[in-house]
Amino acid sequence: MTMEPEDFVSQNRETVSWDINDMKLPQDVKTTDWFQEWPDSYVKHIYSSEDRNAQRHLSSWAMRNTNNHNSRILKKSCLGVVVCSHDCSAEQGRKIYLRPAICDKARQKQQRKRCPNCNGPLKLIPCRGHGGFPVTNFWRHDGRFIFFQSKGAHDHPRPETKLEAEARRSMQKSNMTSCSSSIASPKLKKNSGTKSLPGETQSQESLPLTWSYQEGFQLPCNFNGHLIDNMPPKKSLNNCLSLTKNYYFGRTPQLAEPLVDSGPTKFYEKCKLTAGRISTSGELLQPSLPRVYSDYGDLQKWNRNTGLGGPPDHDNCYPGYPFSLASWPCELSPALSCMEAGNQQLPSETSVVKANYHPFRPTSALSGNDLYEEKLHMDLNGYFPSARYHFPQEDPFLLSYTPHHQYSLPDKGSKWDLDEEVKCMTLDHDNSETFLNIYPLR
DNA sequence: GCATGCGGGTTCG
DNA sequence: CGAACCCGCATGC
Repeated sequence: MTMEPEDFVSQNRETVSWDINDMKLPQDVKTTDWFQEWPDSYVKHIYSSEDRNAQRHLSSWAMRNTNNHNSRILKKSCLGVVVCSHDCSAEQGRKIYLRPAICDKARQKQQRKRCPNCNGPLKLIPCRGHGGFPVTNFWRHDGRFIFFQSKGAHDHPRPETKLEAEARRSMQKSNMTSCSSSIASPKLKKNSGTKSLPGETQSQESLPLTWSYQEGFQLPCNFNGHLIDNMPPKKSLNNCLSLTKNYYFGRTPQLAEPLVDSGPTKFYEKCKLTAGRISTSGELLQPSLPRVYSDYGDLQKWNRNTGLGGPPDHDNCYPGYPFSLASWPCELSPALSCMEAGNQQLPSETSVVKANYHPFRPTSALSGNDLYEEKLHMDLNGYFPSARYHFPQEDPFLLSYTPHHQYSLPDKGSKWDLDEEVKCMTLDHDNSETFLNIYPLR
């Protein structure tokens, strides 16, 4: 299921034909893109105006609104990722990649909290992927489409998804009532000799299940020509892969095609869409392959520009830093993806997927079909380490997704049916593998 | 409480 | 003038 080179060319032609600042954006778009949860580098996408994720300008990167004094184009800039300043490693080299709070106040508060793994101080790695400034994303509603353009390549690991961060809060609340009397901080007992401070153990950032699991970054990536944008436009496949094991490809292949900023915008029609007016029929809900307009050459350029094989400044600070020249164009994460996890259209083709697709299949191309609607439902069902943590040695496709079986975790009510010991174990990532072995037997 | 969007204002190159 | 950023406000969940 790989795209022929000529397909790339034709898509590129279509894609590069516009810039977010253009007075007029193309309206003769034949095919829209699947929603991209982790847009990176200088990419553009055209989404259906009915794509809910696009309507909400979602991204799994922590993007904050940036005032560009242009009401027609929404601009957002990346906040980076919150890491442990001690660069601690959890089991199997897992690193702490928390999602920066979008709200300034909440972010300041967040940085005063402690690493959930070692109780060390947290620090924010700012995004400097766009000429030293944060990567910016631009959204513009125009006609039947939502145009997206990204400028800059993220020079930091992926944070938790929004869904994960929200799930953490939910877990925190549950945890406060369920485990507060029996455990101080399960994480600390093993990974750190430090004692948690009163009041800290209950903070959401101090909960153990908070890091984004990205050791999978370090894969040999030799499918640079067959990356994310070759994903067949099958919703069910996306869903299946997402929900089975979340493999993310951080980069798309790019054809060297310089972006040209066409200057200030003055004549844009604001086409604000109201979320909720969603039809489930129509061509727009059958998006095409995501389009890409630049090439891996840009990545090399990026590497030259930054002077690093990986992201600037972080290699030394973060030995576990997932981006290296060899591995950078792709990355894996089992982290529950924010947009994907909400998608309840569960596939029946799981076995087909297992048989026919490479396990390292990108999943960031998403259907825009109301993916985020059931987020909390999935939060609570999918947040346990047994579901979220991926162990690299296992074949992800040996575990097929079965909505209410193997990957169906206890719901909010039933999960607390576990006895106290098991309950606490689920809160201790060190035991997550044990729990993984236990839980499917239930 | 926090995410999100808007818009006034400031600073800098 | 554009870009980045700060801030307050409003809204919604």
